[in-house]
Amino acid sequence: MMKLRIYNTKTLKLEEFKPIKEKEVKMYVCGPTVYDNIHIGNARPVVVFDTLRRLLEAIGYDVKYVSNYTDVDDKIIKRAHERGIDEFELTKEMIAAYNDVRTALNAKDLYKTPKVTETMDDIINFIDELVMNGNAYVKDGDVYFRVASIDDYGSLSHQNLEDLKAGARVEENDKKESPLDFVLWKQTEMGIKWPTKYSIGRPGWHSECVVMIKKELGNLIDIHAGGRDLRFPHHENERAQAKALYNSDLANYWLHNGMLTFGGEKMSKSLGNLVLSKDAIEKHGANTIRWLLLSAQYRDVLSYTEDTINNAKKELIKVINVIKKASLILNINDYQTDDFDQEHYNHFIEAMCDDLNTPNAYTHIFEMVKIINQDLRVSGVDYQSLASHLNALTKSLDVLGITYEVLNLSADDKKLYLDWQSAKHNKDFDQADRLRNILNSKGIL
RNA sequence: GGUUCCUUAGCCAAGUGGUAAGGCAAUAGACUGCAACUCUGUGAUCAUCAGUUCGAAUCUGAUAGGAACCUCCA
Repeated sequence: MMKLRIYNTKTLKLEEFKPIKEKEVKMYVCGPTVYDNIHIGNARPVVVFDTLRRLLEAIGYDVKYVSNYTDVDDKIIKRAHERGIDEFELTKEMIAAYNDVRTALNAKDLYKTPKVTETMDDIINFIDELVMNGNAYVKDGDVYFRVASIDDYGSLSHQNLEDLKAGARVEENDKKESPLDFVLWKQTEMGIKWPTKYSIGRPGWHSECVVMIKKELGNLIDIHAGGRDLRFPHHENERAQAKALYNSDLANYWLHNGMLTFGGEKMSKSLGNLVLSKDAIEKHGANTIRWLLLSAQYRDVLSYTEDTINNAKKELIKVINVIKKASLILNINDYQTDDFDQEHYNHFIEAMCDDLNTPNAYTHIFEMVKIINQDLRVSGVDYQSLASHLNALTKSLDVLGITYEVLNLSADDKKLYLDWQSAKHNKDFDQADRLRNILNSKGIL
């Protein structure tokens, strides 16, 4: 099995990936709060971590990938109220919209997709345990996590308590023992709510993920991933709870994708500088968006501009073209094989295994593209060589989740193609152009 | 103010101590009935300054510029 090296935010180092259980990887990625359509920035973790999953599978792991839907949140209540619809109606609509985007982007199906509303009993029990353990306290119907109850708060996001306190805003009427403490349960009047011994209310945001991870995957998983902006406080707080209750880091590897910028700033709903995923997909094609989102190393900032989109578009066309041309020639000559060029495929996988170095992986894709084009230029085409290079290319694209079309011509189509060739040969250019138009319209050329 | 990270050719982007991958654009050729595609060649000393070293884009320090986060929330 090829060795994978990944950058662990917990240690700030590149590490060799070692799963808890041989051949199996348990991973969890924080999912969306389903109150609105997701923008392209939100689509980055979808694509990046789906690609990681594909890579893990390609090198022989069985992957259990869980991602949640946060369907309880103030924003949901607010939005539902604004639109005059039920909260469930809103979240149902947005979950469907989110999955449409996932599907379009060719993200593979998830192992489990828990919802907060369906995990509430576990969340409440979890909070109870924290209170009983002394890791949380009740104040006027709210429950807070007692950060001081664990000894290494801040170790995931690499901040010390003093600095955090210095940066913390002091709120008026603060009920918290320490400004670092965070809400686990919040009393509320508005919107969907649940009764507990503390109050009628809703859970805080940071508990749900820990509980869902525990429920679906266990106390300790291999990979926990999400956007870089989740590192603190969300992931720090998740880890704090796991540490408190079962002395676990929650995950062995913490991965964070870089932000997507638009106009020089992080694309975000609050700034309003956003492009919805569905709109971008409609305009540029899902394949282009996926290619673009993988064109930079996942930890780096990626800027979404006219130039980067066009660049992605052109690169992709080049790749798609060569697959079409090669599969056409193989079709016409009835050549088929499952052999693939191991060497180039391995180069590709090696780049991917280097902390998902997709830019380098792209280099190997272009190398394969060039070789295939060279294969096609010679007068006596070596079909064996062509086919094995083509198979290595398509196998690599499968890992990236890039879709392509391998031609499978009917007898009529083959005849059409051969007729076009002979028309050209006979210098009957009117006929040749006519046939070429037909072949073009059928998507064969 | 604190933490983490970034700064490489017009643009995107590799590189983690030994004399700068790849793609786009540009340009010169080749292939071609035309068009598209394609192939070949051509470009940077790595934000600035100082240091460590036989040797640095790569290590250290400082400076400049930029990003994310710093607790009710993606």
